[in-house]
Amino acid sequence: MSEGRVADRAYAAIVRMITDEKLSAGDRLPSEARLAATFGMSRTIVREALARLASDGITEARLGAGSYVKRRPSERLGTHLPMDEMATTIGTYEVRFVLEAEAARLAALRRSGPQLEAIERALEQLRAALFSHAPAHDEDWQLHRAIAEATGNAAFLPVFDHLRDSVVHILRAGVDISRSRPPQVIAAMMEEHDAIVDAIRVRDADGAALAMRWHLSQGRKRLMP
Amino acid sequence: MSEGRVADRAYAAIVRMITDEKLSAGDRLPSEARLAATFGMSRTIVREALARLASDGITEARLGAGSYVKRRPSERLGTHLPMDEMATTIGTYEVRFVLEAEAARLAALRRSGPQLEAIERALEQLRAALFSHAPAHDEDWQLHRAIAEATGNAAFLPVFDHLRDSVVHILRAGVDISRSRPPQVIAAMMEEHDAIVDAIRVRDADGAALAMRWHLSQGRKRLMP
DNA sequence: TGGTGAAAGCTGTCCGACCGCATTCGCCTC
DNA sequence: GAGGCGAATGCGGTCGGACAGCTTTCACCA
Repeated sequence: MSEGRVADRAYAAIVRMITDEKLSAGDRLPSEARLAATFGMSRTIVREALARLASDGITEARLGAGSYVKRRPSERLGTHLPMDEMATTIGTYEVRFVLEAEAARLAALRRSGPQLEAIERALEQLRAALFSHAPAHDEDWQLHRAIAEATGNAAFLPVFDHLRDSVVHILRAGVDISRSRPPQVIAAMMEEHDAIVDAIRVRDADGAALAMRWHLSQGRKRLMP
Repeated sequence: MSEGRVADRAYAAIVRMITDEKLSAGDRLPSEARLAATFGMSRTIVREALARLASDGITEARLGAGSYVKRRPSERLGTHLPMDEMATTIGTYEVRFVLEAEAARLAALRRSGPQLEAIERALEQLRAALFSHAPAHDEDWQLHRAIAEATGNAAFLPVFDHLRDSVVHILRAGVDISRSRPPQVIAAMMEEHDAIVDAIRVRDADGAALAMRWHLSQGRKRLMP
């Protein structure tokens, strides 16, 4: 049937259950055993999916009590949502907008041959991960970092690494949620990356900056429709 | 004994195993069953820990082959490497150009009354320090940081603080060099700051960004004529 | 009616088993 | 002796069951 790991289907199924059945933050999910019976898979797999959901901040497991919805995946702008985290996410994007656009611009101007190869290698690894249903947020990050590295400006990297922890869990949630959407969403995400790398390859500085800005704006839209 | 979940202990134990036994990227980890036996816990828990390791980009599971080290934890956990080279320190200007210009732009758009007061207070402290014989680089930094704070975007501050060590280096050198020059150089530096704060005061976003870029370009010229 | 304790349900953890895939190694062929 | 092939072995992925400890529920008792 569906490709990919069973846990991915479980993750997507639970996300769909939350959105379709209009569960709100604080609502209780069916027990792991019941979910497993409903989906026709083992409790082991349901537990793995719930662990990732919890890691993405969408659900929360309470020992002896059950799993609860912490935040709706699609309604990230809900009123009961901690504005704190929302502001942090938006704020991270503002920083990334100026920082990564400039990095892409400089990378287009200065990238060496080996640096371009590293970027294209990271691009292909991201493509493979995205289409193989493997976790892809790390590959995503590695591509962005390879671009920062190609600026030839060592000052970019520490700043990027410093942003990593805030960004990666956003990327993970973004990729996971996109997985539960039509496949063209994944394809679109990949085309955005292709456009950035294409511009860097032909040394189109303004094009690279624009493609990066576009990619980030689309990413923010995917996360917060 | 150790508090917390068993999987946390497994995660830490595997990280310790990678660092202590000096495993490099590409090296193979013991099988899940062997790890479970070594740590005295079930394979289930080891699998949960490995799943999180893989999600963090540290290990990679290859079906039928085993788990492999993808990237050493220290490369990610060690926050950053010290930027020793003067060349890389100069590179911070490129980062500051985009980052501080954007911060000034956002500050002009969003600053609250109290935030403007804080900026003007920092400005006056910088003026007093500059025209005395006291070191002024810290006051300089405090002004730039107050502007970042006025963006209302909490994501700017950690990035700024991270850059601080490299920046105060530059500021100190810049101020010291300027001191050995005619007093109008000091006055010019002060006027640049005034222009930035003026633009923020009247909510002139583009003007604030331009003034900040100008200030930074002049600063770089002062440092590297 | 109000409080209490037992029961039911849940997650966290552990175990043993099976399947399909990768690698390895010995055997066979030339 | 060299090279190619297939079986054996080891491994991760998945499954079902089991038990401990914690929470919630609710019927029973005072």
